[in-house]
Amino acid sequence: MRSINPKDFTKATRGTSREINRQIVLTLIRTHQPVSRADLARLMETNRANITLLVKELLDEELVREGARGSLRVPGRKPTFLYINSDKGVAVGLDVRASRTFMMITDSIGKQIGEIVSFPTKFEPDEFVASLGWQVRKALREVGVAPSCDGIGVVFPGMVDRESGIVINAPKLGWKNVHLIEMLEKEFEGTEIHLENSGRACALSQIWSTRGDVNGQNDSVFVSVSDGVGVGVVINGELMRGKHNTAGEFGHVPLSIDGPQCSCGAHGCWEAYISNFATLSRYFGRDISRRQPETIETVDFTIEDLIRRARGGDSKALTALHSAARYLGLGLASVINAIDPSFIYIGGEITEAWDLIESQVREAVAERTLTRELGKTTIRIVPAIEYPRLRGAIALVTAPAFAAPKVA
Amino acid sequence: MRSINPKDFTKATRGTSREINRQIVLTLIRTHQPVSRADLARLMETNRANITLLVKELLDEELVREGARGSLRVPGRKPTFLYINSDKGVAVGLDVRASRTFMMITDSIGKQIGEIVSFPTKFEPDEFVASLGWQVRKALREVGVAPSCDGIGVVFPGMVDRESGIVINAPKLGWKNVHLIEMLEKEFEGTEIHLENSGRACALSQIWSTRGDVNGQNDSVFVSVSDGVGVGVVINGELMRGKHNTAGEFGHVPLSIDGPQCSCGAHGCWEAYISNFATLSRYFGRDISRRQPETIETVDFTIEDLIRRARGGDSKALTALHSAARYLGLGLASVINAIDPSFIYIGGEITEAWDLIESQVREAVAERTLTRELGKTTIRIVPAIEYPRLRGAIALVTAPAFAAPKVA
DNA sequence: CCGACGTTGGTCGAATAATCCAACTTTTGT
DNA sequence: ACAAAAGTTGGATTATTCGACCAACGTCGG
Repeated sequence: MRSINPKDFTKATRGTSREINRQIVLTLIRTHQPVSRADLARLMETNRANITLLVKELLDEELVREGARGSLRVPGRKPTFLYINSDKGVAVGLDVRASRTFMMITDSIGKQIGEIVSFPTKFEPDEFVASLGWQVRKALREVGVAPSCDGIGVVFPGMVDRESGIVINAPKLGWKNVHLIEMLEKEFEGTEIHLENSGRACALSQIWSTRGDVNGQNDSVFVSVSDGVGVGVVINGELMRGKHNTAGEFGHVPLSIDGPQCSCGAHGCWEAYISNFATLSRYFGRDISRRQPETIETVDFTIEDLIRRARGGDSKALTALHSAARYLGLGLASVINAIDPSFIYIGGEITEAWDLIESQVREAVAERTLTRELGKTTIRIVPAIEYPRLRGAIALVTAPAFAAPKVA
Repeated sequence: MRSINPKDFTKATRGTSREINRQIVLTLIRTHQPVSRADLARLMETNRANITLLVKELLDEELVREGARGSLRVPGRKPTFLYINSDKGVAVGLDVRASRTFMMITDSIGKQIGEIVSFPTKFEPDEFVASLGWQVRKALREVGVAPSCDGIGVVFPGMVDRESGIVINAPKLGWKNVHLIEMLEKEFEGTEIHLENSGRACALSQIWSTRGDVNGQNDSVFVSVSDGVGVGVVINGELMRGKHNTAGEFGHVPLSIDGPQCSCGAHGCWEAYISNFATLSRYFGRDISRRQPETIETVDFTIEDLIRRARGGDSKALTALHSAARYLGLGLASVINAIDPSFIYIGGEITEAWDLIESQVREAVAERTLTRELGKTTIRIVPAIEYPRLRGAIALVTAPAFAAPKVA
């Protein structure tokens, strides 16, 4: 039950009904392809005539293409399958991380083209933009589709305001109030640039995933545990962005207000307990969270090494992981109590040790959630191989074409 | 940018456009009345002809009525003012609290009829339902509108699942898994019963308020500080309800996981720091949070007494309030970091001391919010005299008629 | 005082465009 | 040959949209 904002609403015009049904058809083709007109009519519980007209419009716009005829076991005319016409579009996704920047190129529905490449991240904004320009152009030449692309999605580790395009604070790169979009728009003249925070981008990757088993479409939360803790919240199929485009910072909700100091300056944030640094610090029994950003990623011992040692029988390593697991679960309980999502997705390096830590996480979740039902909230691991950040970056570019129209 | 859920969507039919515009017209009449057709056409940026047709439909359905002609300063035909036809509907709102239950009767747009009455809350479910039945019928007879009403909204202090109608846990009444709606539906045969948690009901009262200065329509949070801490979150003009209808329990997000024990069983919840009991406990220097529910409300010393003493110069009382203020602010910072709302509304007895505590609250908020902008998030006090819980109960009944249609 | 005039509110009717329904053609296995 | 399924076509209905029209009312010049 949504209220209509009397100061900001969208009235229905003659074309509104068609626009709605058009987007539904597009969505159904995207998620069910290959699919025939008759299938669409059944899925939408409408008659085939209407589908014919809607599809005709989409074919004219070259958003959809007809493919091979399908085959039926039963007598009757064979269906003509419909596909999203993905040849036309090219999207670039960039995942900026403290050490390296990763890049993926896809077609207009997010199907990967070529290999994922990576290159060192420059810390100086001007150099950063120039290197991005060079790398993106090179990659586009190599996949041989076009010298340009439909849009570039950039996922940034830190607080960003995607509307103004300003990086508010990225401690890992040492950036504050950098007007990144303006710079990138100058570098890639005429190309749309989208900027998003890493936690929210990961959530986007689940909303717009076409994998059948992914159901992040209604209410879900993505928790990305890495150098920091990024959280993206999906409510009603829409990413929660907030007034200042900074919603979702559950990483800085405290476990204990006088706990260890966090990179944000406050004490006892969830992030200060479960970030990779925090876990490594506990293993080494000393505080490494105060290192300078430049040296953080060059530390020779990573969380992956820790997991390897734990698997190898290092009981101290296992204890450090279990400790992180407990704090992870306690924080997840807060997220669950606050949002009550249908799914929680967890990404980050620590998920590689999920078999070692799952029971500790679930136990801590059950301990602090308010009801038994909440304690049983589905938790799914998103492995690094699925590149949720890059997929989210791509979604920034490709998703708008499939989004529901704003109405009422 | 919302994604369309391919497993659960609503296609546009012939009537969809009209339905959308109809609800917009209704909303505009509700919020702008008295208003003329020409005004509506200007507000909706459409032509007057369309408004005429839409209004004609609403007049036929007797949802809207024409009133006196307005007067203009300028030459020209006088407008005929339109009003929501509120004579027809009667809504009952019930605010169940540990000590007493409050009742308000309104017309179909939430305008109060008669006086607000209260009666003691029965703790035994069967007696509770019977007493509600008696009191509601008596009150309806007294206001003399009708023996029945359109619907009854019940706000309950505890966890409720409004869909199944079950009170999951209400520690203050000692209820667990009581199928309240079923019992009430038997008592008020044929009348719609709506059940909601108190924090979320307060948020509803702001969404559906017609006061011009209330802008809770998009993203806002209502924090109700009383015996417990109830929180309602509004995202995109819609109350966040969650998978199990328990979303918004920020009251049990911890400030310190090894802090004082909370009524929920866990340690260090926000509620355990800022509930009225917690504040009184700090004043008396002892733990009164473990009292049995039956005796809690019969304690002779209330938070209002504490505020009176603080105003009277009792420095220990002021210190207790300031301490509560600081914890309130620290928790609000978490809410702001997580949700990034446009507004935060605060209700509850402690708001009567807002002049004494505001600076401490704001300081604590600024201390833990991630950006300067977040630290400046608007905080508004909702005084008890506005009866947000009762207004929320009423909204449960009256709002559906004005809600945006579900589309796409 | 009074009627022409301009302005505003509200309505009517034709044009356009959407869904909806039924009938139709095309294709294909049996 | 026939039935069944896919896809198309055209008429019915119903929505917004636009222009023109009528009604009501203050102003102003005589």
